[in-house]
Amino acid sequence: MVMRKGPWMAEEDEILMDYVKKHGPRDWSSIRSKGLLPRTGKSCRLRWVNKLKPDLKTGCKFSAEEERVVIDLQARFGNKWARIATYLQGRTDNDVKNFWSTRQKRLARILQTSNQTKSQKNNGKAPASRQVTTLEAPRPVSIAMEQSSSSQNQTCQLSYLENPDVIKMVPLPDLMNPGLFSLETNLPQLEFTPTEKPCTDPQPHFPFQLPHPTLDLPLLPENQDLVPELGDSNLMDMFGHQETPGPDRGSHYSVNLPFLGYSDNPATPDSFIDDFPTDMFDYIESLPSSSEW
DNA sequence: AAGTTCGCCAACCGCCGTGCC
DNA sequence: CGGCACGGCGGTTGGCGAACT
Repeated sequence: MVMRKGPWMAEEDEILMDYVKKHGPRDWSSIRSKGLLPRTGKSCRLRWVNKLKPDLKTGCKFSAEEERVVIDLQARFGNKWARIATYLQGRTDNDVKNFWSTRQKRLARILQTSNQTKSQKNNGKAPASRQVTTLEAPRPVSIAMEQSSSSQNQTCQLSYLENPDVIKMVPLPDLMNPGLFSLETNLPQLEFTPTEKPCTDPQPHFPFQLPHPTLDLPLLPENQDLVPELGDSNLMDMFGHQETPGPDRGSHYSVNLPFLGYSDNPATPDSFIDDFPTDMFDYIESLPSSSEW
């Protein structure tokens, strides 16, 4: 039998669905060996997992909450898409991967654009990599946007992965100020109220509610199994767990830079970036080096 | 209106771990 | 114990439609 590749046809899907109904999602290679489909077992499994499995949120963009979860868990687990996907009902590892990939591309494009703009202003004297270096925040932070009609008046919620109880409200233009990343414990604690982007296919449903804008789980590899899995009865207790930050704990986190951060704008999450004032990046180069902070 | 860019998505590829013989 | 098949996973690519120029 000649192996077929490429897009799946409706008839193939039907056969695959029928097979899974009868035999369950296993023994993928026998689909080929029995002559049911001219597809590899791998291909059949992938098709089932990514498209045919029930309860998948197909054709539904990531909600703000889902974005937040992905960002936080990616900072914790790295590119463990399958693991991250277990925290997002109806999402596959491929979904998460694609979401992240698009996000990274967007960031790269934004940085490149800002570099080009800056280089032109400085007659090409500024090194292209400098802004990226400057933007390496000393603390792991998560940014959430407040919706506002004017980008000038927009504010952000800035929280710290190491201490999610501390939340700063920051005017958007100040977002590039590295001083923001210092953790001042005497700041007032603000209540976090997550916004939910409507999604009808199906309704958004998470295996857990986040007690904080950022998950604060122990990051040490030996503690990673403490991360709650679906259906864990101690879910909330475990998420309530906090570990006292060590002196160099920050280096274990990935940094969610402001423009990596998601937007709470339920209509257009990407507008966070798109709404930046065009001269916003100019401020970056005037920042002192990290050793001066 | 045509060309280009971008975002999204589906699917393939290669690597690795595991279980079986 | 080594080879093999298989499944799982992460990285990558290519197609397509929408938005933009």
